[in-house]
Amino acid sequence: MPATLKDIAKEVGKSITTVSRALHGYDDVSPETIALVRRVADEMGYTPNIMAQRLQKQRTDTIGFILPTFGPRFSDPFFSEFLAGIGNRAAKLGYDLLVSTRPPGEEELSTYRRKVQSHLVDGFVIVRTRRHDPRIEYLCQADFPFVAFGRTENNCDFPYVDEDGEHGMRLMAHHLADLGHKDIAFIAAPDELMFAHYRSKGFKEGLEERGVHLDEKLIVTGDLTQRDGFRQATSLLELTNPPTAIAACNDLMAMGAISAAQKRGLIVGKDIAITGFDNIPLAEHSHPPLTTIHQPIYQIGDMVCEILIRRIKGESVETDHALLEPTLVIRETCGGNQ
Amino acid sequence: MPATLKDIAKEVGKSITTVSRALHGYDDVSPETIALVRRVADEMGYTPNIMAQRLQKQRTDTIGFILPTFGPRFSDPFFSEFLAGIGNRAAKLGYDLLVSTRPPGEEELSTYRRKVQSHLVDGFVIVRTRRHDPRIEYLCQADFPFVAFGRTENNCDFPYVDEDGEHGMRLMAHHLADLGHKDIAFIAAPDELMFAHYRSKGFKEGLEERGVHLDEKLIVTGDLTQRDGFRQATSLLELTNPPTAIAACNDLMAMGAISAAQKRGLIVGKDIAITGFDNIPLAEHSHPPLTTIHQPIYQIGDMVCEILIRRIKGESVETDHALLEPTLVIRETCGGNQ
DNA sequence: TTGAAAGCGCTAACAA
DNA sequence: TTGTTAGCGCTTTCAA
Repeated sequence: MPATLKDIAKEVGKSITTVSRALHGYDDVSPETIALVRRVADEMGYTPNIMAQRLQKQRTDTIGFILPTFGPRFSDPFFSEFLAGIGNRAAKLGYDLLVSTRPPGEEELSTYRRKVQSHLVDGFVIVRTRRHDPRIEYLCQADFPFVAFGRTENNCDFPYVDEDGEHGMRLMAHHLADLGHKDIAFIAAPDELMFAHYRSKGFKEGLEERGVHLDEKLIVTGDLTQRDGFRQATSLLELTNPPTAIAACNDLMAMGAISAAQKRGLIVGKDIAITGFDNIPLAEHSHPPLTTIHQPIYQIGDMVCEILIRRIKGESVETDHALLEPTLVIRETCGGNQ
Repeated sequence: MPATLKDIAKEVGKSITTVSRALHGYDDVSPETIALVRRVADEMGYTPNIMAQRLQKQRTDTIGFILPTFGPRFSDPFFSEFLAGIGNRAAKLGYDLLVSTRPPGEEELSTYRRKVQSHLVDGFVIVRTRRHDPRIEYLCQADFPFVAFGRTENNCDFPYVDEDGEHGMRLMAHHLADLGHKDIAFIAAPDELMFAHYRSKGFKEGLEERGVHLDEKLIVTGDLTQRDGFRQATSLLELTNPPTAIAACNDLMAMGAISAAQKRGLIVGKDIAITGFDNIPLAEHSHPPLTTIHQPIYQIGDMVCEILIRRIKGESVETDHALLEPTLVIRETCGGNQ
C-alpha cells in the first residue's frame, strides 16, 4: 500500500540504490537526481519502512522500560513523572520507548530476557532496584546496555543515577530530633528494595547521631501505598505509648498516615508530626502540606535516559554513577511554621 | 551473535525452511526432525529475530499510546492506572506497547503520522479526546485501527469506551442540590476536552433539574492540576458572596480546592462542600476523604486495549461503543456522614 | 517429508 | 554519478 523505494525507483527510472542514496543526501548523487527523487518521494508520500531499516541496521532505536506494577489499582505518581522524563528525552534523541507492565517476579525476568534475545530494544531503563536484583544480574551477564535508577548490592559494575536516600533520611531524622521528638516511629518499606534499605539506614543513623533511641516496636513496614500507610499508622497510634512523630519511607504512605492520625482526632503538625519522602506534586497539597525530601524524578528520568542512549551509541559518558543530593522540604506536618 | 535459523539448519544438517517449519510445529515435518530441531534450538538458545518476522509478516504486534503530557511536573494518577490497564491486557494478548509522551499540538499529530506511515504500530489507543480532535480525524481518514477512551464531535464513526460523565455530573449536581446548597461554584476544565464538556453540561443540567440557578460568575476553568484547583478555588472564595459548595471537574482540582478552603480556615464538609470526579486512589485518603464520581480507569484501559486488538486481528467486536454508568461515591467533603 | 527460491524493504560494498 | 549484487532473518509458495 504505502510507497517503497522500489516504487520511487520505477517512477524516476533509476535504481533502488540511487533512490536510497538520494534520499539520504549522499554527495555522490547528482543534485538533479536528488531533487527529482525528493520531489517524487514527497508526492508519493514516501516514508521508510522502519522494520526493514531495523532488520538491516541491526538496531531498534528503541529503549525498553518495564514498569513494576502491583495489582490493578496501580497508581504511583512517581511513575508518570519518571515516564515523562525518559519519554521526552528519548523522543528528543530519536528513540522510541517500549513499555511493559509486569509485577516483579519470574515472569518479569523472562520478559526482559525475551526482549533482549529477540532484539526488541537496544537497552533498558531499570527502576526500583532491589538489593539482590536478578534483572541487573541478568543484564550484566548478558552484557546488554542498561541504566538503573537506583543502586544494588549485586557485585557488578553498572551505570546508575540515584538519589542519596540515606543522606536524605538522615536529614529528616535530624529535623525530627531537633524538634524535640523522642518517641519516633518509622514506617519503612520492604528492605529488599534498595532505596528503602538506604532510607531506613539513614533514618536510624540520623537518630543515633542525635542520641535518640529508635524503639524496635516503633518500626513497621508498609507496602508504599497510602492504604498501607493508613493501616500501619493506625496500628502505631493504637499502642499504649504512641509515638509523637511518624516518619514514612515515602509520601504516599505519609499521606495514609495523616489520614490515620486525623481519623483518631489528632491534629497533624500539632499533636503529631508526620513526614514523607519523594515530594510528589500532591505533597504540597495534602492537608496539612507535607514535610518531605525532594527527589527530582523528572530530571532523573531524563538523565537516566540520556546516559543509556549515549552508551547504546557507544559515546563516552562522563558520569555514569550519579548520586544526587537530596533536600529537605519543610512544610506543615511537623508544626512550627504556620 | 545470537543463533539464527541458519545456524540451527547447519547444525542439524537440514534446510532453513525445514527448521522454520519444525519450530512452528507444522505437521508436514517428521516427528524426529521436529524433536531434533527443537532440542538443538534450545541448546543454542534460539529466539526468533522479531524484526525479521515483522518485516515478513507486515505486522508489528505492537500498539501505540501517546501520552498527552503538560510540562515536566507531569503527574496524573489517571495515566499510570490507565497504562497498567492497557499494558497488562496487551501483554496477555501477546502485544507490545509503544509509548510516547508529547504535549498536544502540531508535533503530537506528526508523531501519530510518523508511527502510522512507518509501520511502527498496528493500532493506537487514544486518550483525552477533544471536541474537535485532529488525531481522530487523521486516523479515521487514514483508515488506521484505533480505539479511543472518550468520544468526540468529529463526524466519523469509530470505536470508543467512555464513561457517561454527563450523567455522573448530573448525579453530583443533584447530590449538592439535595443537600440544600444554593450558591454552588463549578471549577470546569477547558471545554475543548470532550470529557470536560460533558461534565460541565451534566452539572448545569443537573442543577437546573433541581431548580438551582448556577451563577455564571461561579463558573471558572482550571487546567486539571491540583495547583490550579487551589488557585481557582482561592479566587472563588475571595468573592463577596462566596459559594457554599464547589464542584470540581476532577479529583486533582478538588484536592487543590480543599487546600484553598483550609488555608482560609474553612472546615471542609462543614463550612463548605467540595466534590471531585474520577475517584483516584488518593481521593479516599484526602483530608477529609473526597466525595466524587467513580471511574474504573484500569478496566477502561483493559477494555480499550482488548477492543483494539480484536479489531487489528479482524475479529468481530460486539460492542465498540461502550458507555459506562458512573457511580457517586459519598465520603466526607460534603458533610453529613462523619 | 524436505528443499530451493522468492521476497518482505532496506542498506552498503563494490564495480562500472 | 549510477547500478549490480548481496544480505539482514524470516516465512511461504512450489516443486521434488
